[in-house]
Amino acid sequence: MVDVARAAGVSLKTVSRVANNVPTVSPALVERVHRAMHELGFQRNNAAAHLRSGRASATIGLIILDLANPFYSTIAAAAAEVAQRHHTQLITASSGRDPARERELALDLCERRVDGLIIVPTGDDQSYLRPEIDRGTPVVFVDRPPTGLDGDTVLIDNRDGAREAVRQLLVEGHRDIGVVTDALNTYTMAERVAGATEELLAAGADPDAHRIEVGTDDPATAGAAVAGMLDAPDPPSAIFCGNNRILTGAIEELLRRRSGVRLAGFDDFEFAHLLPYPMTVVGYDTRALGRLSAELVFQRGHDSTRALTKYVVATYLVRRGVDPGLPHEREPRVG
Amino acid sequence: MVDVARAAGVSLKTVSRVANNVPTVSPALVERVHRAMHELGFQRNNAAAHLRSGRASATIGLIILDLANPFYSTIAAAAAEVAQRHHTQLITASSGRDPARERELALDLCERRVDGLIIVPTGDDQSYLRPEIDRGTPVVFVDRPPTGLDGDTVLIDNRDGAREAVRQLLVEGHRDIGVVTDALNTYTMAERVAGATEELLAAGADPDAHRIEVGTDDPATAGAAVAGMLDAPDPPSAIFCGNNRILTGAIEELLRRRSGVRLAGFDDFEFAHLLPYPMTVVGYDTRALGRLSAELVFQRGHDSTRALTKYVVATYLVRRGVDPGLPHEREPRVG
DNA sequence: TTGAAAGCGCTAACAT
DNA sequence: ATGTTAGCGCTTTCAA
Repeated sequence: MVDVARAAGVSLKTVSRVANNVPTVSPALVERVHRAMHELGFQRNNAAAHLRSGRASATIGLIILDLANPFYSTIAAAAAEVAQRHHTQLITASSGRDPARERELALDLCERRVDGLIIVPTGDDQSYLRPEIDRGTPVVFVDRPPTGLDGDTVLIDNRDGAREAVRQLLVEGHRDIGVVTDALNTYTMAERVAGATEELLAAGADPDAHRIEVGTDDPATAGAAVAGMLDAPDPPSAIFCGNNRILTGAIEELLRRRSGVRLAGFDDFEFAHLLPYPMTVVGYDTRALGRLSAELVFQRGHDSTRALTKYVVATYLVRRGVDPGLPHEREPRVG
Repeated sequence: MVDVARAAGVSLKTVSRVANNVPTVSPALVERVHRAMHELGFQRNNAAAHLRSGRASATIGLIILDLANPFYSTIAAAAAEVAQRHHTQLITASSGRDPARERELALDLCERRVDGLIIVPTGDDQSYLRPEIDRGTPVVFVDRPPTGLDGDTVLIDNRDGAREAVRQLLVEGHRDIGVVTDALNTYTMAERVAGATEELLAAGADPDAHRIEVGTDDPATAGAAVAGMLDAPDPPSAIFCGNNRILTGAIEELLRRRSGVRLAGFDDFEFAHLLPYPMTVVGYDTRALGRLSAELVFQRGHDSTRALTKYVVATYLVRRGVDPGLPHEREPRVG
């Protein structure tokens, strides 16, 4: 900036004013300064600019589990859109489900003086964020609630979605309903199983008769679990899958054995309507998760005193899949 | 930091050393400083730290078209992984296919002093990056080559992939082959059509007999285009689709009319193996695009004199889809 | 409307 | 091993 000032024959401060579009600079000088900037290839240093003024960095951070997963990348895209409206950049980082890395990333982003933080918590203790929150950094938790401290949170109505899906199976007459899930030590999966269990109990069915915790969301492993379930003495006539990857594993297995077992699952997804197996899935507005989280960050940035907010995104049931001519919707065994 | 120094009864510089893990500080002082840091809730300011030292910002930027698109989010995830290995954060921003926004984002990121930039160019002129490159910022273009200046580039072998796919259809005896594409003013689509055209010409077939530029990648619109193609006087016996969204649109239409037209398309995708229509798709390593781009950024960061690098990621053919019992692989009309 | 001086929070260079 | 001083590139006083 000093060089530009010298080249333009003005003071450093005038250059600063021009760089910040301060209106009280004479057009002639503005012109001269612009020319000098161009010639020298001047580029203002953002960090230095923010240093003295203590202004915000115009950056918010997002820590998700895995950017390659469409669920999380959709959240990121929606959050980025809100950020853009606030003239803010979004830094997205993946924790890879590693609590230590989640913490590292969060603290690194705070050191970069982000104006806010959105986190999908993976560890079982977010209390390390206490100092940051006290310092005034807005922190919002999305998809899973925090542990060890309280904070603004945006969740899916996992429990109710699972209840609805299972109720649908019950309404259709099914009583022997399998429940296949990923590891239950994650909040979302635990909630979904809780919802399914509640509904089964309410209907007088045994919620544990056909329950498998696959412990991974690998479709092949889930498919194998489904195979085992169907080969057992009293196989279920319908299966509820805890997420879409388990659901596709189940579909593969059911197609393989040309089974007509009724299928339901959590998560809607692209191409679900094209899969050759009819099913009922629990849909929800994934973008809303990212949008609401980002909006909360900016709201709290403006008013740090407001009460804690908890959003719960609603779910709905959708019929998906096409019938490839298998004996679907077979009569459930009543009783 | 001054406060910490006072609280610990040491000089500012000692605090700085402790913050940077400089080994030549006596354990007793380290302990005292750490305690003071904790009590005051001290947090070092990253920007200020980098300011004087002129060190890198440990950040690289990635500008893609749309984070919600799995293709781009996969690139982002792979790039982020490489960045992490270099103790660097990745800022991902979506241009939304808007050239003006691409430029804005790129310059904003440069102002933030990113250590490198990866761009999926959407505009037809990237010469605005000249000053940045001259200043020493490594810039890598991915998925599409830059226009208006030269630079390190990572591309998919679009042309060859399309050739292979069409050749497969030709080998199977098809001569009347439809080509359905998105807008041809994007590099990738133009290359794919060029490849298809080359192969059709080489086989003595008319490359323009059944060609439709849908001009969007909306599946429904693509499906309608396919419908029109099949309702024409001399319908093709096989169709090559320029990308996976057009391909799924075609599948929906073909399923609807229980047509057995042979299908091939560019892009492999999740669940393709489960779709109820047999097809041949052009696969490639999407993660490699992100990985190679990021690696190029860091390589050029270390050695700005190396010659321009152009990587071309290979493609391969895969059979996807399941047969729902339609009259597929019907005998093509020979001649 | 323009400019000079001080200082943001930290690190580099040079003492001690 | 520790402290002192200058200064990164900019913005904010405050003065002209």
